[in-house]
Amino acid sequence: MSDRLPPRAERRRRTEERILGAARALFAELGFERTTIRAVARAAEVDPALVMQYFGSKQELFRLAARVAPPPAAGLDADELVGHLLGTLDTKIGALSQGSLAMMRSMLTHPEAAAAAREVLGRQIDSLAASIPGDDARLRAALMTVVMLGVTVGHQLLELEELRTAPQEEIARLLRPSLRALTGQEVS
Amino acid sequence: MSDRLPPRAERRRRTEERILGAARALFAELGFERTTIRAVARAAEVDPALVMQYFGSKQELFRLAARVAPPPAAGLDADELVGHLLGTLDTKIGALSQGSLAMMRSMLTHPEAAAAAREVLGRQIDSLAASIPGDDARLRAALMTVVMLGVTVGHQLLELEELRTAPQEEIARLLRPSLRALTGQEVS
DNA sequence: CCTTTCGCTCAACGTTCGTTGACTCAACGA
DNA sequence: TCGTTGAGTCAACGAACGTTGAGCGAAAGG
Repeated sequence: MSDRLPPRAERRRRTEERILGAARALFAELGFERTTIRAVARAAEVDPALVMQYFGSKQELFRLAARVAPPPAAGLDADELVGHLLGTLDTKIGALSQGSLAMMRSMLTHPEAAAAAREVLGRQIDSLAASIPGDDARLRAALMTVVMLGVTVGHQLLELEELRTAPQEEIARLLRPSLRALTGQEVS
Repeated sequence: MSDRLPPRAERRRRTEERILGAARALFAELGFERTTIRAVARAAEVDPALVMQYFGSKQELFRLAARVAPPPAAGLDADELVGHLLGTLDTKIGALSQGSLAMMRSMLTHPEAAAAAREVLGRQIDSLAASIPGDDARLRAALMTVVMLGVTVGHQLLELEELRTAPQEEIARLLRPSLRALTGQEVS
């Protein structure tokens, strides 16, 4: 909260971060096409030309705003696997999860966002498949991944009432047997 | 294949249908924003102004192109329920499923498509919940619905390799226990 | 103190889009 | 046969967008 003017570099860094924050929020809410450079600039209280000067193009701004958290390494058993997947449900609304939302919001309509989504999901499939036995491990892993994708889309992006009003633990509880079934393990 | 000129009304009907078909295909592939009236007109071999004259606005054209099949009535037991859900996986690429794809493609970025998606999914949840016992029936039904949504999005829209190359029956076979678990039934 | 750097703004360009109104011409009805 | 209808085209408008280049004014540096 100090009002003393920061040095030049500091001021620049803050402005850049303000723009990036506004971009993340708008991309996450509206998607790539409906988000305009002008709206980002307005939200960041800055001239549109500055956004271009700092980030080069709308495409590049999106690329930076829609960066997504890399999935943690593999090597889990079925239980840890399911637990970890369900844990991704309640990630708090931080800059990173905001970036994920931005990517997911546009993944069906923006080619580059689609490619990024395929890469991220592909990595998650690889990671999960490594912990699943059998020759259909990759297909099972893919299904687990899209199941979580569906839940996230329905919850965070479509905001379906039934999912919004339900507590996270309840969703996790109901989902656990389904995910467990996809690992190929019998019910304990 | 008869080359004799159809009467006026017939000719008009055919042109309208050609435009609507082009619109369905483009909306399904590109989404609302990236699909232009001009591109639809070009695909239908028609002047852009004619599209407007027949359908009034891009919005209205989308509304007609993205019409979706109403879900069949309820009153099933858990087995029929799961079977029916899995049956929706292999719906052939007809005009109706093309319309569903158009709606789904835009549901994350186009407000009206999102509203339509919420309504369709809501109806499916209602329908499923009627066949599920317990007070968490609606939540279970919602989860079954978004699970299928995730599979469809991953398969038809993101075109994930693992799902594209797998035969439908294999996907259905692996998914069945997961959906069954969501009905609240024990494993038979 | 003077020059250079640089964060930032202003005004504009060129493109693309949805949409409109005037027009053409063949089919129709009396 | 002649006036009317209606399918379809043509040219254009106004708005919004991404993007650019020139310029301003305060901080930095010697």
